[in-house]
Amino acid sequence: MIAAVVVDVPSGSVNKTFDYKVPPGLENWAEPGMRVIVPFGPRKLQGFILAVKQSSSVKGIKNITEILDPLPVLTPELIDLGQWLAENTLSFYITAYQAMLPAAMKATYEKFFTVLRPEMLSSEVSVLFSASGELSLNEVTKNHVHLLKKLQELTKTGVLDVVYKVKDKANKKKVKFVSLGNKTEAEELLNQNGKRAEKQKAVISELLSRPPGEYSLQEILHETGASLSSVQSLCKKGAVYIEEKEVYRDPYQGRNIKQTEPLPLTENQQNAITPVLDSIENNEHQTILVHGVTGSGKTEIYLQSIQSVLDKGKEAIVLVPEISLTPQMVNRFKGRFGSSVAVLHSALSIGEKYDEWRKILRKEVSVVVGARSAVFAPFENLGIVIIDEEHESSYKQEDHPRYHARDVAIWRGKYHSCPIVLGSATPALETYARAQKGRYQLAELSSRVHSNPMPEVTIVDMRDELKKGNRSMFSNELMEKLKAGIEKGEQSVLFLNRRGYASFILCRDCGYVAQCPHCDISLTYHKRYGELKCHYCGYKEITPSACPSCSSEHIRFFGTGTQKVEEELAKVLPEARVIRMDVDTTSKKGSHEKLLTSFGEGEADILLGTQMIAKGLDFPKVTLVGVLAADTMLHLPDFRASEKTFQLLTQVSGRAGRHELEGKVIVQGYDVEHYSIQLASQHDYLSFYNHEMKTRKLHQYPPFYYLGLLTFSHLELMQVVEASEKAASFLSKRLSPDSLLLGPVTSPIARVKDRYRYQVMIKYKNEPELRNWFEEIIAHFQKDKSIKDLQITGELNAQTLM
DNA sequence: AGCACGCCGACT
DNA sequence: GTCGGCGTGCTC
Repeated sequence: MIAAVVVDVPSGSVNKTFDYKVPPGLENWAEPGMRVIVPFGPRKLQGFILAVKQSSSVKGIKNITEILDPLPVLTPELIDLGQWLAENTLSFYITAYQAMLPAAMKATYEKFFTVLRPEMLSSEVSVLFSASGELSLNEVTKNHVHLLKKLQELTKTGVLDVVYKVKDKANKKKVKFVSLGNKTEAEELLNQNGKRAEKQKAVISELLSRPPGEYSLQEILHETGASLSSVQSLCKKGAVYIEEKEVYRDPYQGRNIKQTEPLPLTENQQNAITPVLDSIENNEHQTILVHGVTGSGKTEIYLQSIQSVLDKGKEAIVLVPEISLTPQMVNRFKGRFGSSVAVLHSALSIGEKYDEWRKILRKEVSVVVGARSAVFAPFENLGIVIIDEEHESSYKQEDHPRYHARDVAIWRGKYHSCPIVLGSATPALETYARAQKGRYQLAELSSRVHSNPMPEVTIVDMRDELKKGNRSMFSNELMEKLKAGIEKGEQSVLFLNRRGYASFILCRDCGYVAQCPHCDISLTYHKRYGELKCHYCGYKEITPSACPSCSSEHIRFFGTGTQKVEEELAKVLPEARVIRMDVDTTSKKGSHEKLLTSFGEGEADILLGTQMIAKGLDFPKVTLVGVLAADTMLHLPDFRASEKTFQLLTQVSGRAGRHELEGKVIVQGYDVEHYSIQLASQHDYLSFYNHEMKTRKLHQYPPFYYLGLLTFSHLELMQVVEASEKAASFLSKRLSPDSLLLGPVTSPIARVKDRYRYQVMIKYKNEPELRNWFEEIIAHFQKDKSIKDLQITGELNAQTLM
């Protein structure tokens, strides 16, 4: 039996399968979708079996070294999907498959020296080899570099050998359990007089007091105050048994989640859910856009659709944006479907993600709630995929494979003949356009549940405030409303739009702005560490006290951060209790949740934060939402700037007045006449859509054209210019007359990590060969020996131009 | 990617 | 003469 294996080398020249013999003992075991270890040249590598067959045209094939999984980790569907994914994102197959699995399953490699002829070793070398008789190369280069040459020599002469080890990052968590053992032994011990072995007695009586069974060792130790050694001696005597068992880490352990029942649907909701239920009932693939205003009860529609899928014995995937994967959101799903829900998001540790994922593989759960990568959940009976806030940019992965979760979901929906539900109050233009064209079904939810009114929005032009002599960052109206809220015991949310408005350092005398020496971007000031940091390459430096350019001391932090707003707020509203949420206050695990819980329990009057508080929050006492800088994003060199502004304002406004109390929103900015701000304040998606579509059509942007993007980067400017010009001329000869070629031009971020970046853009409607041309270009420069170290990435459907 | 093989300059 | 620099090509 022969296995076709893709190996763990992300490189063009090995982006194919290699044939290996399945050793006779493993023939009944090997299956497509399993991870294996195979010899590859002198090394050993992890790989995936993609297919098994009876013969191979390659001669001299080697054996598979080891099979890593008892069951395939990639289903046949995922094997197909991975191929499609790699080809459509111009990624390597191995990269696509690895993206589908939890990081814990990726291999790590280590090289070791082992001793073949110990008698030939000098004592200096011999002492390095521990009892196991091996020594990692890593250890040598770290601590004994001077011996490296000697070791290599010894390898040549056959005294030492080199072995390559493949390890899994996966750690299965083991917990020790104790149970009562030999009863007479135990009783004898208890009957002993005196103070001897007091702790051991305590352990025995604790176990006797409980119903027979196994108990976590940790728990018993905690209850009795005994130490591990006492239990170990009990074990030696045979009075107790200690057993190690594999357990799942449970990130939601000890949490009491109230079970909920399906709510009666409003007429609106009933209309919206009907096409979804029909699609489920008829086993027919449909993509359904549920366009519902904030607070219109989309989640209840999701929950009841899932219920109907589960009733048919099928499984469900729910995608939510990373940032809104809050406990509040998770609880709604756990509350309805209990322990049949697995949760996958980035705040979990590698081990926790691995455990949640294994619950899916072992069919112990039938619902997954997770961020982008959860779209690859290895269900085999998929009945629905729901993408909440489908317009969110976090559904697009920005490194390889550059996939969009929406596209993957639709692929899977076709495969399983099941519905894909896209939910949003502000659908991506592409999505709404498709719904209008009839490629997706459109379900509108135009009013909030219980007919709560949409919050009233007031726009404040900060230029007018300035004219009135108000130089603070809060308008008079916002101040009044904040004060009134505190007096009434209601809560407020203050949202600071920081995108495109990074806090940088500026010299007021000479205009110097601190820049990253490796990237064309200003450094961001982090007050907490007193340092300046580059968001692109991680470069850090100490904040200067004098201007490096003119030595002036008038160099100061510029731009508004949440910290600054908090300080300002303390000055003007000292009585307000404020909770600040931003990357600084939520970096510790669980702190995100803690802050939200205490806000929910009324421990603060104002929740102040960035992007992360814009979505999904649902607090009944929030009646006021203030947006501090609504227009900052509009000036970004991004054709989606208006769309993003509209979406964000709509999302934030939706946090107000979701329950009995009426909501009020105050939007502050300088460029407030802009249609995206005006129309968001009127809750008028359709007008925004029509307006924005005209703009996109005029400028030939999506959804009227797809964006193909080729990005070149190199340490030398000349090289990128030359290469991108060559590529542009190659493409211009081939593109259809309906397509547009733009560039080459410098990328919006012209330099990252010392590398210059140039790009060629293609706007096209139908260009079936574009993928191949991109591949040709990439292959051409890879072969070209006159240009070294040129990096090229190609994207067929770019979401942003950065 | 990483490793070996192999062909040229710098040194004992 | 040998050591080691990195350019080239291969991995079932």
